[in-house]
Amino acid sequence: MRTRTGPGPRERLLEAARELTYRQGVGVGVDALLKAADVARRSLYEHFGGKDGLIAEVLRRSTAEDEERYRQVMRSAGDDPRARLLAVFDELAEVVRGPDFRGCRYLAADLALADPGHPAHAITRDYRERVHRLLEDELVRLAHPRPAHAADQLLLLVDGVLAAGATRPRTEPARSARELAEHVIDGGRPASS
Amino acid sequence: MRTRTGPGPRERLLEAARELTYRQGVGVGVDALLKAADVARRSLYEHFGGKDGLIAEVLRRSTAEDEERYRQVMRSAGDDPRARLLAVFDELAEVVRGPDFRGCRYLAADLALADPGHPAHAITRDYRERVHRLLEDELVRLAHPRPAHAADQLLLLVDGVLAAGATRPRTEPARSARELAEHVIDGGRPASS
DNA sequence: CTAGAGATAGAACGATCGATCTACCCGTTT
DNA sequence: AAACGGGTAGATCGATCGTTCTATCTCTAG
Repeated sequence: MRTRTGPGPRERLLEAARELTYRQGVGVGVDALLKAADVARRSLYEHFGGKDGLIAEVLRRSTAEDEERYRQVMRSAGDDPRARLLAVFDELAEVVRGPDFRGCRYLAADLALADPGHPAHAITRDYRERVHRLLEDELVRLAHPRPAHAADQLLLLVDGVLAAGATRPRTEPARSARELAEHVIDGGRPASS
Repeated sequence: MRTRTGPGPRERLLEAARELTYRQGVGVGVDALLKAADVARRSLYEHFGGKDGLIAEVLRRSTAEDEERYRQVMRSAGDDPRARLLAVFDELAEVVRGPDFRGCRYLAADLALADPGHPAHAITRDYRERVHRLLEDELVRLAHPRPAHAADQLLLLVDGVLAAGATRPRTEPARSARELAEHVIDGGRPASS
């Protein structure tokens, strides 16, 4: 009947790992994860095969959620591609302002996992490509002369916001980036509006 | 007489730690550091008090060297502040292109060291302030209307280059950032030249 | 009722962590 | 010659690492 009262061990583990790997980094110990999730040791290895598998699944889920959040933010911004792109930076401003913000978890994972063969790297790479496409699609709709290049620049601004937001929070990096994003979106020429 | 043939244990440790903490992250084991430096275990604790002390000293040295490198690059670029600022991004292009580039070691250290009281954080924070001043001074010389804010933006672009360079190396982030840097330097208006 | 799947608790594995310690070697300085 | 400081080598400490294991419990399906 599956009439469980709450989320099962798998979900509890994923949620605890999502939280702890962000706050403490992917170097968190297995014991801390098990304790936070209130889950038996064995369950971790049954469901994910090991710590690396759990980390990979956490990143997979998180990228899917973040991509969907980007889409939602752009959807809420209306039809104008310019407004939709700028809305991304408005959302970033709120993310960075958040009291629990500790930088980009994907960049942190990439920097922390020295082994280039770790499954986490493939996941973060795919995520960046998906976001790049998301941005590029809007730029194409804007008839931007160099949509791919402009998407690279916007992604660079996003990375800059997340990095500066973690290291120099008082400088309001999202606001700074938004100004530059306008310049990128307008293709170096003044806005049409 | 101090007629030693090569660098002593202290220097060897610092050099090995500089290399290994960059390639492997600050999570490298003490044993790996000692083996790479070919130094006795005791020497580490005599000179630096422990692993954290060694890491802090590595960062201290590295920030001093990097700041000096920024100054040198700007010095070589002549007297025009605009050219001096853009030279920074040309230098970044070469850094990112380097085969051993693995991202910004200071951001990596900040993200990896969850404890906000770790001495490394104070060192990286001071470094960013020094670089900010370096950039701001040039913008003041340019009579930029908002030198502090523009320096924030340039620093955001630098962070973006180092992040994107580590995660999307094929996109030539330094070139993308240089274009935006020109826009920042020119204060939103076209270049005077 | 019973067999089996899923979860829990916890011992235990070998490996590694950072740190402390003893013992010895060597060059310098009294 | 003797004392000493800096360096090396290596054992050892308790703690923690990720992983595997046995044993028990609790459901649910047949």
